[in-house]
Amino acid sequence: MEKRIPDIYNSLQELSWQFGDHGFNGECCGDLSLVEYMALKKILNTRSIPIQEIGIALNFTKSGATRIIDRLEQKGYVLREQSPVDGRVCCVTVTPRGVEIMSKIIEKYTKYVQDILEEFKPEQIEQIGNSLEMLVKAVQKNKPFDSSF
Amino acid sequence: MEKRIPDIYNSLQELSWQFGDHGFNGECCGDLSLVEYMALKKILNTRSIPIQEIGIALNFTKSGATRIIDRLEQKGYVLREQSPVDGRVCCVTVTPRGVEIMSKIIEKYTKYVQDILEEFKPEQIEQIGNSLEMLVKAVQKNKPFDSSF
DNA sequence: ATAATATAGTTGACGTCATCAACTATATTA
DNA sequence: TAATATAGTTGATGACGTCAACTATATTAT
Repeated sequence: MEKRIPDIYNSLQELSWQFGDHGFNGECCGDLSLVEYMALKKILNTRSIPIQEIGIALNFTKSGATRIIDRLEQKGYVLREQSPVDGRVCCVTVTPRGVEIMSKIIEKYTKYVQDILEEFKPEQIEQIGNSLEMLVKAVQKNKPFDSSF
Repeated sequence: MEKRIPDIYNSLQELSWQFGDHGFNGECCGDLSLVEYMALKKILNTRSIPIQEIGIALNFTKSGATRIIDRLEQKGYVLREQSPVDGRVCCVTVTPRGVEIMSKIIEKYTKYVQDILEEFKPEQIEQIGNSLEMLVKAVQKNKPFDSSF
């Protein structure tokens, strides 16, 4: 067992808490919850996506996904349209207002990250960027997580 | 604006989602929610802590903290005791069962992180560890996060 | 000493949210 | 064309955190 591993786990957890639902004094993303923000981001990145896909991507049931889209639609950030290809499918797209709120949110967070990293040298920032990239890639390989207890 | 910053933000968010409430198929920590796990960890690290402190540390109201402790107590992982120093204060301590579940959870996650990092070289792991440590320290300096929209 | 105030914690009512199971509507297959 | 499969929605439900009001203990002022 690599000695550094437990430290890495702890750091990851600490950071995740800060960037998760309870960080930033619970003030996540304007009038969006973290979940809504993530859904909106997913929709934006795919341009048009069936509701179920959103649920799968974010680990919600399809009814959960329906409810998330309900909220985003009420707030005016997305639109439902019936798919021209398959009448059962409900393509969700982002409205201009949705695009706008997203860019504002991303701007705030980016600003925050920049403040956080203010005192680091460019090569340190480079190193941090590389490390996080490696981690993300490693995580996306979807190693099984044994959740039995 | 450093060019790397938006990437860093994205990576952080990606990792946070994975390590947050919805990652790992929602299978966080045995019979503990992420919030309960974080509270238990906090209690363990301080040995004995007033309920309100837990709320402050994790960004909950004091009644929210009360409810979290209720759940942990029902599950047998913590105990409430009146403080000998101040009768208003309710010192929370971890039971042996609490210690046990914590070490199991940490073991699982550490194992997971190890699997994730399996293919990296020791110096890469070292670099990742250092980067995360820098990030955690930077975050803990508690820069203000502008949450206005 | 005692009355007034402050603080820690609890509780009932409430709103939010995700899930389950049942349902509708459309598509595919036999 | 009948049977089955799939996408999405909905009502009922349970988990959870907050607010405001409350209890109990401690501190401060007179």
